[in-house]
Amino acid sequence: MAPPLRHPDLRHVTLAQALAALADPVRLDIVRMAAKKDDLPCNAFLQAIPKSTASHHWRVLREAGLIRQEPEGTQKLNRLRRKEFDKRFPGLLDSVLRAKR
Amino acid sequence: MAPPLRHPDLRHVTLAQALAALADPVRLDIVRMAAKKDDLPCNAFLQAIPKSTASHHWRVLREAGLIRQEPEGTQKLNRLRRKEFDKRFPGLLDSVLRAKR
DNA sequence: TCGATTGTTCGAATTTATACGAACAATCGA
DNA sequence: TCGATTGTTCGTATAAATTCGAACAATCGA
Repeated sequence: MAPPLRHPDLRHVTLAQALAALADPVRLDIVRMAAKKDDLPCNAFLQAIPKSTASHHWRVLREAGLIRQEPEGTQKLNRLRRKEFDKRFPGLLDSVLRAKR
Repeated sequence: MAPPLRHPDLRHVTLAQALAALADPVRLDIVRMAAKKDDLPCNAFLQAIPKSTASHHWRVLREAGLIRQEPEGTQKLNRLRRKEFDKRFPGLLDSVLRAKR
């Protein structure tokens, strides 16, 4: 896990990219979980999807500036980049988290 | 233009579907225009995209419950379903329209 | 050092979205 | 009725997203 993780500056994330990252049922579930609980490992879902798929979705969220991944031993702990995302897209995450599916 | 247009009940539109409809630069432009001005015809864009493409994007927005299309002579006039959409997804459209690209 | 744990990367298959020309349909005005 | 206007539908081509197994990499504890 040598290469440093790329956490984009939110200024470089477009609205379309942010919406696309959120426009997936699996990723919505991840975001909802991450909103409830910090420091989720990437395998928080592995009863449902294979790990290569999970890894893909975490990456999409990371590249859209929605989550920050911090290495912690053999895992990576994930947390929403709430403040930064809210500053870039005010109200968006709130409305997504408030919406019923 | 005989077949009646399908305007879904917002209760049947999922969050993922709504987000996917919005997660496209062309459709974001359309939604922004429609938010500024009611009764846009479908060809409001035709300097930029061919009409079959425009028709496609209007349909995606319609099926996501974002716009209502009303036949008016040879054209179809489009308007945002603001109230209904806001009720189903409170704050979502506001945040999208407020965001800079 | 060995094995277990955690997650990434690669490659490929499948699915889905986008784009657009051509033909068609509906309406209106002359 | 004819032609112009407006938009849909169809077919197809291209691009992008999703999925997943297999192999690999990094860390930790025994």
